[in-house]
Amino acid sequence: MTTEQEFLASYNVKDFDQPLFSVDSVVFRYFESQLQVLLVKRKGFPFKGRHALPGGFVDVKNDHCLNDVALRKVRDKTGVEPTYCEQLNTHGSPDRDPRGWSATTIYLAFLRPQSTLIEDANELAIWANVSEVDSLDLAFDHLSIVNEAFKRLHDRCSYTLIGAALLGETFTLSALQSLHEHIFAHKVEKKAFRRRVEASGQLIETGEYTAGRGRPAMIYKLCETALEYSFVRAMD
Amino acid sequence: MTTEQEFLASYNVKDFDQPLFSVDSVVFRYFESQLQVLLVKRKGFPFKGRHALPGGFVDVKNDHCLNDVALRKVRDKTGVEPTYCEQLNTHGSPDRDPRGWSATTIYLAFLRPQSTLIEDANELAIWANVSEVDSLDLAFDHLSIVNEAFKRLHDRCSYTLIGAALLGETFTLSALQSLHEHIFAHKVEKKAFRRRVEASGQLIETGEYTAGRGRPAMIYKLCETALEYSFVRAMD
DNA sequence: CTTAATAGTGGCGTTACGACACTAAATAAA
DNA sequence: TTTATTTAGTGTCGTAACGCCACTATTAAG
Repeated sequence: MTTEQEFLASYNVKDFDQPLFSVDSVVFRYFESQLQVLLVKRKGFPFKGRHALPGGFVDVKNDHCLNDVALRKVRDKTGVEPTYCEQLNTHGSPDRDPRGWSATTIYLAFLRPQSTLIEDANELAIWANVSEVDSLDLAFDHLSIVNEAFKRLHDRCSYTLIGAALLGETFTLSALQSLHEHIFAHKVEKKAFRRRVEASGQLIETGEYTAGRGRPAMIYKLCETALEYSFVRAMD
Repeated sequence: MTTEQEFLASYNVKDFDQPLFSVDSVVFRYFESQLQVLLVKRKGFPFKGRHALPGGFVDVKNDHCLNDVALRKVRDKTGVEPTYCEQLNTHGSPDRDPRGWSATTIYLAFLRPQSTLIEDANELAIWANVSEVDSLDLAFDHLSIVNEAFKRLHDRCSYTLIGAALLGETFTLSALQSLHEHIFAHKVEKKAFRRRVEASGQLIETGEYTAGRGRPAMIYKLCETALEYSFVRAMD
């Protein structure tokens, strides 16, 4: 074997023991003051009938990157693109899947509050309150993965504005503050929060106001660069 | 097929098209005022003879997690455990490896300045200056991965003390400051740097002092929790 | 017209950083 | 033996951004 051509011609992936490799997503939405996570009820083995994160194997014919795999699966369940998506990490071990050594790359993604699920999907998809996933007996190591994803969300919210991607396209500062209070599990000081957000320069006043009980609130939207913005100092 | 046992008994990973999966590491050391990265000269195809990151495939018989894979490979080249190790991210695409769709999980690891390489390893290992890797024509997408790893190092150094894991077990504040200046590619204000490090409470005076030209410097070491510490505010 | 609810501001004290001049302690040179 | 040079380390003032909390503003409900 002297040339790379010869090597590649005779190379067969299946001559070697390789782990299973999948891509799964932790998709959050913030609906009616609850942080929820997208789960699917598994139709096949292993863990048949148990709830799990949406995800699956790479389609080596069509997927061009790991992001593609994650988005394809989320699109299958919801019909829409996430408002935010980042790679979280990758877990591998011989025990996490009964089929053998397996590795899975996890994505963290957000959908808007009013996102609905596609009814006729193969697997039944549900929104579960994050506060209640512990009691759902998730498949694989998906419970600890949801917890890691929440921790990442918490961390990111303390020095970025990505939490806003969990709100509607437009939102009020009070709504953004409430979201942060929910994620941090404690109150945030109003003036300090507004000063900080204002100083970032990442929010645009729409000129519209809310109506209803109490003083109308200015409605804002994110500017283009908002999801890449980092504060120099962390909250929380 | 009605039970999970039956399913697993008849399941064969090789019945499906799976990507190749590997684990590679970007291992840095800070030697003689140069940040260097560990590379190996590839002995086999593909990219035979080119330089690449140390890494390889999961040993499904012996590895218990992805960390194990990364550390095993680094140990093969250096004989020692890194002073710091974290998972960076995972890249996958149909193009990055001529053998087919492949995914690789990248680890970021540090070794001490005086770390040596094991001579009789299968593949020749070298330390390359990070400032010069561009000219080395690295295999796969490893050049962009080295750049990502450096960016992560840069980011982490701006709000943690992990840079200290690139120094000897003991070090002076001036040495730590110089390291940061090298990574940030600009001067750091001495007083501000010392105040910050001092306030973290993560450094311990050894009571020893350096000798040589100029005033002797206090020698410090990291406390146990130092590598997990995060500053509330970022530098740089 | 008053009250409750929600939105938004003023202002003071504190923390941590930037800048920069200063002191301290060693060796090297005169 | 004195002076210069080098490196380590401190004092202090100004500033940016946060914590805190009292205050004003604007709406709907009673």
